[in-house]
Amino acid sequence: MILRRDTQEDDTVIAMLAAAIRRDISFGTLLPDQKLKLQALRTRYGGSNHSMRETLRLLSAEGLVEATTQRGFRVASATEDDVRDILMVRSEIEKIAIGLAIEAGDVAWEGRVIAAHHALRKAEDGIAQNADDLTAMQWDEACRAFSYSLIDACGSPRLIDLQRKLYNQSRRFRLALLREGQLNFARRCASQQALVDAVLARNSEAAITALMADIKSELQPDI
Amino acid sequence: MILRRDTQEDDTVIAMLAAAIRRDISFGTLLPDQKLKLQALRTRYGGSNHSMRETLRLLSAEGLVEATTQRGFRVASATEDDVRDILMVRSEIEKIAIGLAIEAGDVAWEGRVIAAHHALRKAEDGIAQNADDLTAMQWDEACRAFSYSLIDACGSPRLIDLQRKLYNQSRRFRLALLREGQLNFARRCASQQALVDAVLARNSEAAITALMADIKSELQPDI
DNA sequence: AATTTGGAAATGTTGGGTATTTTTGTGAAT
DNA sequence: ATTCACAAAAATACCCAACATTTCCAAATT
Repeated sequence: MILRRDTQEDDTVIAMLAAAIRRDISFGTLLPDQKLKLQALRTRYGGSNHSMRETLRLLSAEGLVEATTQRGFRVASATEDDVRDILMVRSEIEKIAIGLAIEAGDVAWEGRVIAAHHALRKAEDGIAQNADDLTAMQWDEACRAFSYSLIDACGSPRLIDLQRKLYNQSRRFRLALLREGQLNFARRCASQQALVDAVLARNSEAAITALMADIKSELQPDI
Repeated sequence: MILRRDTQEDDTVIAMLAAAIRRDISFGTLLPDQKLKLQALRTRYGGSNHSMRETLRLLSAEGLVEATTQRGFRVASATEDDVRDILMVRSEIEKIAIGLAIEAGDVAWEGRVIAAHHALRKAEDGIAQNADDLTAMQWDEACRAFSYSLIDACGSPRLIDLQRKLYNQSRRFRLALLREGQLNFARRCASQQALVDAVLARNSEAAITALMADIKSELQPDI
């Protein structure tokens, strides 16, 4: 009998490297505008010259790192303009996608939204008690899963792909606010509840309003 | 005195490779779902194993080729669903961008739009007479420049980037319609004129209507 | 029908060579 | 003494070639 690896989470080397660097950029281990020297990255994350370049090329296409010819790669900058731009585009994409999902989604989709929301509430309870790195990562993952579930049923693979990329770009800012304790959980909880209610009521307008409130809570710390 | 190279068009190898493959996919030399074997690509376009992989990784992020783990790359498929999806997302992106451009654009922007429209009209006159490859490429470039000029002043680098990628994905279909003689130039000309008029009148609503008509002419051959 | 097997192709590594950027160092001029 | 220009040098990115490993596919065998 032959046993095959059943984990299958990260198949290729560059997928692993990309995941690691993506995480470190999001959590602030790699700072904005920081120069990404290939040699240093290789000693830190492993992989060959080749694999690392391909990984950075991939992340560059995702918007997390910037590539300039003959001058290598560096972490994407994060000025206030960048934050506004990213969240603006992400807002518009999610508006469209959630409208389509509300039209096309079935009962199973409603179930996925409810489940993801439940998990998110649990994770926020957890992070309220102790905010170590592990719970922060779990909370981050719950946020991602909830956000993804909302547009899961929109039926457009390209909208989903765009949402994923823009979400990854905006992760940094949300996690930075978390570290600074500037995140208004009460407001987020309310808008997320309103979001779920609007989805279940199939009310596009209310869903978009709640979505805007939710995203805006990642931009402005208060009021 | 030191002279530096002033051309600087395509510096790196992978930029040149990407441009060549992009063009060949758009013009149908490389067909949808066609398997892209590294060896064959290298003998055809040059470059090393390494550079070719990095190029395909880049194009994969642009949506022109699809990458599957352990099974290499292939040209992105082009089913009817894909066409609809791409044009739908592109429509939504351009709607948002042109709205912002009409708000933020200055007189210089109006000038760029008029200039690009003028060049497009000239190019369409040229392609009406003889449709060899060179005039087709010039027409294609004029279309791109016009489309780009419309959202030039939107002020969002990410929206511009998305538009560029989606436009590149939809180029194939427009050029395929051109080859089949299914492109309704009269209708396109009318919608483009309406687009310019709406821009000059700063009428967002009319601009979006005209934009939808223009994009729809790339989807349905007639009616 | 299920398994073995062999080749094709993708993936990954190592090493080396070239060109460009960036830094460092030196000397002259203010 | 400080500053500026310019050149040497180190660092780094970019590219290529050859090799090893893994995986996939399909024909051949049992």
